[in-house]
Amino acid sequence: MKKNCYDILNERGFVRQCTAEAEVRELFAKETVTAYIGFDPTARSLHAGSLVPIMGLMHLQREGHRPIALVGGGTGLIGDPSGRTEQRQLLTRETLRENFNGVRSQLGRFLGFDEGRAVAVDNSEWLEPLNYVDFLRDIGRHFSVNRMLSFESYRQRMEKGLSFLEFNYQLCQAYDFLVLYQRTGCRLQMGGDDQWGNIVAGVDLVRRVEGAEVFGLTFPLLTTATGAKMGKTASGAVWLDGDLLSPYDYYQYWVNVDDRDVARFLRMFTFLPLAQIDELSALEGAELRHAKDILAFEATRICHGDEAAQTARDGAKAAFGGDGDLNNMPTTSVSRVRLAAGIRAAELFVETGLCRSNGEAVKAFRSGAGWIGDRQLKDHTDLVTLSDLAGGEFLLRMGKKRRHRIIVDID
RNA sequence: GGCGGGAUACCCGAGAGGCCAAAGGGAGCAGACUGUAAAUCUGCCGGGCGACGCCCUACGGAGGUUCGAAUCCUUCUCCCGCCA
Repeated sequence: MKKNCYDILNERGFVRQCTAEAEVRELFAKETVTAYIGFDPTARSLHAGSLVPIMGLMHLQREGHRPIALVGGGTGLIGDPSGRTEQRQLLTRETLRENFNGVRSQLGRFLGFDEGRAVAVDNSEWLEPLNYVDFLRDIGRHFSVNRMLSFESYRQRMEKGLSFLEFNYQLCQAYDFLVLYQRTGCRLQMGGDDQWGNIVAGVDLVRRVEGAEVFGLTFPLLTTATGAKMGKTASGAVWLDGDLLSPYDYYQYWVNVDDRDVARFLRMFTFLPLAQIDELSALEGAELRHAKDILAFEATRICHGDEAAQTARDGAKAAFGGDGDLNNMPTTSVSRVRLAAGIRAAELFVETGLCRSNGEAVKAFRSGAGWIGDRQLKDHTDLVTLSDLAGGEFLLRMGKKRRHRIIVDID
């Protein structure tokens, strides 16, 4: 017998809160469920923080249900105050347009909109034409301000101030649910736990307007074992867009996760069977690195495809383990002439992206983080020359984790 | 509407005219130890620069006083108390 989709989500750690657990299970058991999650087009690309909802939708799709990814072009004009202590910076329509396109096509890589198995919608389609007075009379009358203010998401903002604009965000999101219910029969909204208030508001609205029962489910807000938010590193967000963050670096992000996060991440960010995950998670000490390798490979595969994942893994092996193909690790070529003249080390580190600026290189070298092959750099003016070459190339190392290969152009 | 308190870097939070790019903690980065992990100890920690110095930007916003302002004054915005 087929496993219930709710149970799958639950055992993989996706369920934080659910408006009606038993009913949702029943729903999944008896019909093809249309469910939606909203994504904010606040940037051109999503980052690892959005992976939880994305995986949530993918699970639904794999079980034969129909996911809707709502990219909030309309609500993006307002800005969700949930979990924020400051007002969000308002985005222009043009920016939102660009971001929408980026996010949409990105989600398509995970969900495959072209096959009609999943749908992407933009709520500006129905939010923008709204008539204010009509909206207040039809939708606004169902909302109790007293109740809204009691929500945790608003309470935080009661201290710093909350504009009327933002206060309306919840109405818009609730209205989204109503529209999707009416148009597509969408019965379930999912989202991060910070969305609980907005989701419940939607569930209420559909009941009041349509007398229908719809459901809400939230995912836990993931933090790493050290308490940091998912998807952030020193060099910025862990983008899902390969142009913003290469598959190699994406792979590295997962290889470097904390031991304590491995089991949880395997469950949430791969589709491996739980039995296999249990085996991998049982590994101890250095052996656990094997589990991280699989985590990184699977995660990269889901995001960037099979081929890119293979290449990234191979490049990582070349850079750290030895037996991979050096051509698959990040490589930059410099001309022989330039090298003969001597290149300042800092310059080379900046050029390869190992350091963001000269100043960063100075600090890094001072603390002993910079290496060329086996030579430790002391000063940013240290020169890199032909004598550093070994077989026409050499390796730059920035700390323990970042490596970059330099090859020489013959001409 | 009145009175009082407050806003400091990624976050928390000291500083009350020059010694302030601003104590301390957290986060982050790096070194040592390891396993590309954690914990621990140590260093760095606004940004830029051919760099023991120089140049930008910053103590809520805008002005002012002063040789000199995160610090004093005026005003605006927003928070928090108390009174109406």
